[in-house]
Amino acid sequence: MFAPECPSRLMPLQIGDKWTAMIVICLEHGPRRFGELLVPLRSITKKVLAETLRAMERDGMVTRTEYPANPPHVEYELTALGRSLLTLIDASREWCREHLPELAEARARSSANG
Amino acid sequence: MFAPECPSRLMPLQIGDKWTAMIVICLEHGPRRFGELLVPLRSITKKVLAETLRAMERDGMVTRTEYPANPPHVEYELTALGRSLLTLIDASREWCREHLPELAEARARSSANG
DNA sequence: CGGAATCCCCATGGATACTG
DNA sequence: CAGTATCCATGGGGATTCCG
Repeated sequence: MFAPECPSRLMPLQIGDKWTAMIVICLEHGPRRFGELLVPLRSITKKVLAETLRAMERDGMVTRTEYPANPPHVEYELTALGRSLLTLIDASREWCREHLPELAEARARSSANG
Repeated sequence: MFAPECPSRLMPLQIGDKWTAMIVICLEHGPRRFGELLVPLRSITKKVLAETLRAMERDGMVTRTEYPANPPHVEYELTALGRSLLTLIDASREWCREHLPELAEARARSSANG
């Protein structure tokens, strides 16, 4: 049928982790520095941010540019490929705007019953 | 900015697990029995399928209908809410169709270099 | 057939401290 | 500032067995 080769498996693999989608959003309007990403993501740690950015770089989602200076200055920027994820993310946001209330209602019902 | 309240976090929570999206696809063309879902999903176990279906039922994504008989006969069917996820899934499939080659290429490059 | 119960692995990611 | 290095907690999910 479709089983393990189905591309739909790749979506969670690609942006289904905890932070990738939010990083894409943070980079939507231009390059950001490492420290500038830490702020809006709040509860992320440096370690996890660095790991996630490295994975995104490996996958061609972002570029990493080092500006020689002291203290160091590094900027991350979306590639065209990374930017293309925004359509997916926007679709997801749109879905949430439309259907989140239903979902909350369904959960409330099922916790009320049994 | 958007941090923890951002709806985009909910996408991975909702269909970003390993199996939910694929179950939705399996149910796209009508109700299916428990055992009929096991087949195309192949490597899923009964335990995980049952858990995932229960979560989807709780969230109003599927309905579970028990037909009194021996041996038991149970059918799962998408609700309107569950069906609405198909737009997201299709968007994800479309993204993969368009961009998977780029992604593979980027990975190959970065494993070639360093 | 359609599960529930039990056990267990291990990858994700959090906490903390250190560094060029 | 932009990371590494270590250690460790959590839980999603796999393997197996049993049941009405």
